[in-house]
Amino acid sequence: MGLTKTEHYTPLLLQRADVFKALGHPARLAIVEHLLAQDRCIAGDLVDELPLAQPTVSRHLRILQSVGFIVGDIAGQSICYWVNPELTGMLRDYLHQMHEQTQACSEKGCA
Amino acid sequence: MGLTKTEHYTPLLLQRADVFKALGHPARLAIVEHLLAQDRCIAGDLVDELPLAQPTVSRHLRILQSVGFIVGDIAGQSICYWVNPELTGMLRDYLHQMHEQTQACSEKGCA
DNA sequence: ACTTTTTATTGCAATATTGCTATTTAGCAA
DNA sequence: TTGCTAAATAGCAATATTGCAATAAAAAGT
Repeated sequence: MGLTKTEHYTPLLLQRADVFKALGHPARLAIVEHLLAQDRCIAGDLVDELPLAQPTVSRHLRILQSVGFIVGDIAGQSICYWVNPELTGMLRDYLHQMHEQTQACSEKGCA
Repeated sequence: MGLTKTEHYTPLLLQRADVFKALGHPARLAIVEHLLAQDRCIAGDLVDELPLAQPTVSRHLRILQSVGFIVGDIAGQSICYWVNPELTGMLRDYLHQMHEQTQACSEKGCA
């Protein structure tokens, strides 16, 4: 049907899935990497960096913003975006926990 | 157009985006969490755990397998799946690197 | 061979995503 | 006001995703 059944899952799982989904597009991951690579927060230079039209980049930015992975603030007549440390920290901890669980599994000879 | 322009991005970025994308669905993230929570590797009990029909679960498993996040092996007449430690480790390191970069940014007063 | 059990595949309909062009909005400077 | 620049929004066509029922395939036991 093309409609994901969300009511069965916990809000936390849904939130995490949304964050992964936001990072699950090359353009958006490229945006994140570019923001991280720059010292200062970048604005619409991203349009020049990506093979996409300005409105498309704008929508990708909004998707990343909607899950909280990046934050934007007005800087003069352009907009300054940066990656939200809270979210990278959250995901890092989550993956760390996952990885430890896989280690426990392989120690028991599961894999 | 609905067609992602992949030729502009590096293979590594594309691979990572694919992994994130695979985790970016509640059912697939629930599958991963369930596999990690069990001591032993689980098979089609997943169908009972999820609010989805068997063919749908099967496809989600195949998607997770195609990016290497889970591995499956025949165990009698059922199939044993488990999470690939290499992938959790890879993602953990990637997120760790990201997080350190955000710290560097906020130290400079960017955020 | 037949049955049972388990998983995979096929085919379809509904929805979501992605990209574009064209337009609009907002801020700043003459 | 006018003009310029930057970003967002609207509307669209093309493709992708997600779900199901129905069917097929594979393995094990009788």
